[in-house]
Amino acid sequence: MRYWIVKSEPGEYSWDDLVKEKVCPWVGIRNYQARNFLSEMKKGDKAFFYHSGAEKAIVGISEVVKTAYADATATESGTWLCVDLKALTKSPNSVSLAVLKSKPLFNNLLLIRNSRISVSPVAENEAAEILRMGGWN
DNA sequence: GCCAACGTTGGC
DNA sequence: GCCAACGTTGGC
Repeated sequence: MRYWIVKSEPGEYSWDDLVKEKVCPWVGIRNYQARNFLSEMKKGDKAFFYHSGAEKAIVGISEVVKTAYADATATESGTWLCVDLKALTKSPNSVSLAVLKSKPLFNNLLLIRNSRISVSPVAENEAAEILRMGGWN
């Protein structure tokens, strides 16, 4: 089981929206690197939910409930992928980007190295620390 | 509002 | 195939 971070502008689609819908096709990824990560996701993988923009924090955790399939919102069929995400729990304490940046452990986190990537992997030890700081333990 | 980083496009 | 120009994203 792997961990990921998915990013969304809360004005576009927020954690609360995912909670409301329970399960959501994570569509609209139009970046090849991100698409490759989508294709690597397995059922049961966990995805931290990050709000970009004003908040800049991890606000919840979701689970991959369906592996990558064709993104129906793409105009060119078959080119882009999406997965289905299910809301699990809101983070008891949101984990801000500033805090992540302040810890050397996260120096290699793709979210930090490339702030524009909308889907990115998280290493085991990084995930453990995020879970701890988020108050999930 | 600005700008850095990145991706894409198009001329050559 | 290279690279300049441009557009977009997202942090500050």
